[in-house]
Amino acid sequence: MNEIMDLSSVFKVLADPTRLAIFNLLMGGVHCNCEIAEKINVPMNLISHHLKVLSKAGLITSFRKENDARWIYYCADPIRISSLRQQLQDFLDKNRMFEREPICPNGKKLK
Amino acid sequence: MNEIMDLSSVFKVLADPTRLAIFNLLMGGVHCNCEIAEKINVPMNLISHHLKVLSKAGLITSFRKENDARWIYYCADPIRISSLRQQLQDFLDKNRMFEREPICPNGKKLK
DNA sequence: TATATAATTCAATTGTCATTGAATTATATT
DNA sequence: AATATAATTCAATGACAATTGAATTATATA
Repeated sequence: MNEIMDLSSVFKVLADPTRLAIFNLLMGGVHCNCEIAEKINVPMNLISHHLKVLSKAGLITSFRKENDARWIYYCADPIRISSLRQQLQDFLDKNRMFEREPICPNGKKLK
Repeated sequence: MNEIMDLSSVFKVLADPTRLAIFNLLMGGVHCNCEIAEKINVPMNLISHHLKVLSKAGLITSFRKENDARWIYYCADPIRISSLRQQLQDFLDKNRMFEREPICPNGKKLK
């Protein structure tokens, strides 16, 4: 029940094309904001916004560069990703799909 | 590239809580509009709307009842579902996540 | 034909959210 | 201290989409 609501909010986060493109980059490894900006041609402030949304959803993590703390590095959170992956596996499992005789609640009135 | 856009539109379709609840019911087997309405307490015209969106996305199919064609039965499309399931598996595959030295495109300017 | 049921379509409203441009913060270098 | 860079925050705008209520369509029965 509630898990479905969780899923819907994850779907919502990944539903935006720009945000999904960013997340996809981060699935491929660590990136800073401006490298993302160069790759997908989107202004940095907008990327910042999407990174925040992804962070709040727990899909990505961030840390500042050791040498030079002006850079902030982002990457997908492996633990969260694999948990989400399993959730989706279960949600779309064929074994959930039963042969079922549909029952219309108002059907009794007829016949 | 384009596959990601496809994914984002599927996410969009499943991002709405009401719609996801409907889809979840249909994953469990065939339902008519009014049985859905009874189970999730949502007006039928709204359910109709969401069913249409799910249909256009190819996630569900529909057919009229044999005996009484006033009823329209809906269910999740097994082929599409398993294909989507595989797509998500690949998208969230841990093996995609590389150890990677981030390269800031403007980093050359410094040092 | 007239009535009832299941479902859809239509028009209007409302709220959410991506996007934009400007300003601000944090860190580093000279 | 002054300047430059990376990134974020803020305020405003615009567009899309969920929801609602009323009207309409499709099918069945008497």
